[in-house]
Amino acid sequence: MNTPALTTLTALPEGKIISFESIRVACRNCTLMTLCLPLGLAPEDVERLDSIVRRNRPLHRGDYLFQSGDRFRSLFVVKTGSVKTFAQSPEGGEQVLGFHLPGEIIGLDAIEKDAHVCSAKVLETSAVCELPFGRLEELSFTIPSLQHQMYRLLSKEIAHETEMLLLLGKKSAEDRLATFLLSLSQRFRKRGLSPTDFYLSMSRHEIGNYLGLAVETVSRLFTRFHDEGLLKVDRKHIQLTNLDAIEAMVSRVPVEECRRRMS
Amino acid sequence: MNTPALTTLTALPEGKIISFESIRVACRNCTLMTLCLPLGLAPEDVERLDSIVRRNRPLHRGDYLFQSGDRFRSLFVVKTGSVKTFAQSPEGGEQVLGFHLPGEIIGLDAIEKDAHVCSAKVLETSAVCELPFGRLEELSFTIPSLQHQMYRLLSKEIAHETEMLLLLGKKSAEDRLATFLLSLSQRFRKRGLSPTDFYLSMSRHEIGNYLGLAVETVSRLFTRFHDEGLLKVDRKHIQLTNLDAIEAMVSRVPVEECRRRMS
DNA sequence: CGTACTATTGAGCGCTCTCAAAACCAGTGG
DNA sequence: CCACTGGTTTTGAGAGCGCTCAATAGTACG
Repeated sequence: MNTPALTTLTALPEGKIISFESIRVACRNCTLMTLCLPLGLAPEDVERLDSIVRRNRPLHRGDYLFQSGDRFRSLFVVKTGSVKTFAQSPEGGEQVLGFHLPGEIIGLDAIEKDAHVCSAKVLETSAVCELPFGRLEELSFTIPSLQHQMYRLLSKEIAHETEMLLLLGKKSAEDRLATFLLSLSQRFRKRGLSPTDFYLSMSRHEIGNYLGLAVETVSRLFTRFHDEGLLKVDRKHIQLTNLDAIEAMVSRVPVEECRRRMS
Repeated sequence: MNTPALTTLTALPEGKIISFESIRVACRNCTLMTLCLPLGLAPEDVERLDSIVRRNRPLHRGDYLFQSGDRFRSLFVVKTGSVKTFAQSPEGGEQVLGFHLPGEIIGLDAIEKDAHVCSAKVLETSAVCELPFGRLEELSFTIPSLQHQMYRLLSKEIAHETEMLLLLGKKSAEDRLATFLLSLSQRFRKRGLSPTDFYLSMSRHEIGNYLGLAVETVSRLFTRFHDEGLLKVDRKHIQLTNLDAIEAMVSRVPVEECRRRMS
């Protein structure tokens, strides 16, 4: 059975009223279940998993899902909208750790210490589901395939961070922004949205912070990409007019390191 | 009951013969069990966990634990020596993802795809235990606290990568090397080894690759740190003579971002 | 004792940051 | 309607950090 296509996601101007029905439906389509369904999770088990999900009322720009140091109780799944996670240094400096789009899970890094090690802030009017981790753990102890999916989920997060590590360690500013845009594009596509036409819910400053670049550099790169015909940009509205070129830019291997060998 | 102190670890000149007895003993002290013991894993469960651990014969410099693309079968725990993990681009370029010391687990990023997404190469004569993941999963389905520890282990890895992300995104070359040295120092201390006097099993090239720096920069930084009295360095032998200064360097917040605020 | 590799050191350049200012936008109140 | 204010984004000019290129020194190994 196909889940109904989601109708309201990030790519919408703010202020749109999100119906509770659409949230309820969307909740059934969360990452966890998407992973479980094709892998032999029995329908009744899906029900059990579904039953522990809490649907919270819509959150608004600036609301916190949790803050660093909070006791860890639940994982969160973005249903519509977008959320950023970030670490704070005592002096008030921020490091953006990620932008989370519909279907993505937040809070996996809090399990070990049983406390949140970063904060999560809503970027635009968003719907978020809560998965009480204690109950999820109990459930995963009853359902083998759920346990397996949990392992996979955590593992996937590790592999993903590894890619980011590579990005920040090796790539140029240009490559970083291209990778960022491509990542957004692919994630939108996965959720049935346009991979070439979307709105950014985060500021240039936040993008720069995330990518380890200065705001000015991000701005200049948008301008350059625009001039090179890679995309059209109007404030937060982005249209990728040459996706292939962006993909080529990302997959291109930096020239260095090609000659040298390592022991 | 205390586990016997490990006698042979990385900080030893190569060529030393590692007795099988010491490996067997060391194996009981693996991260997983260290995590489980204080948290109420019953002795008989420890036995069961211990029973699935495979002790392989010592590996030598250049040996692979696995290569990118290999079918995922087992996690690996370094018992003595050290292992590096790295991703390979088709053209032969490498990105070092981590250096793994005794007690540390390798392969967590392979669960999702059921295939290894990076390669693991032994840096010096090392002993490594193998944890067949299928059996571990079965066992964790029987032992609730083991399942919980597995979740914690995976979560910890995510939190750790997050820190690396911050390192590569925000910090200067100087900070990166200082953080690297401090990390090694703390990990050695945790295993009962000198936190201020150790040997590096990896080359400058590999350090640079890991930290996103050129070899030359790493070399220059070692020289500078030496001149500033932070450490003594003789080839691969490092003595941290001013650990406090290094810690101060790492915890120091970059000046930028202190004035500006983010929305 | 050469050969190959690793590490160090120096010189110069380029990318990205910093600093500074202007343009643009949204909301508020006169 | 417009001025005012606080914010974000853009654009420009200059400087510095870390990279590249290149040469030398030191080390391991056959």
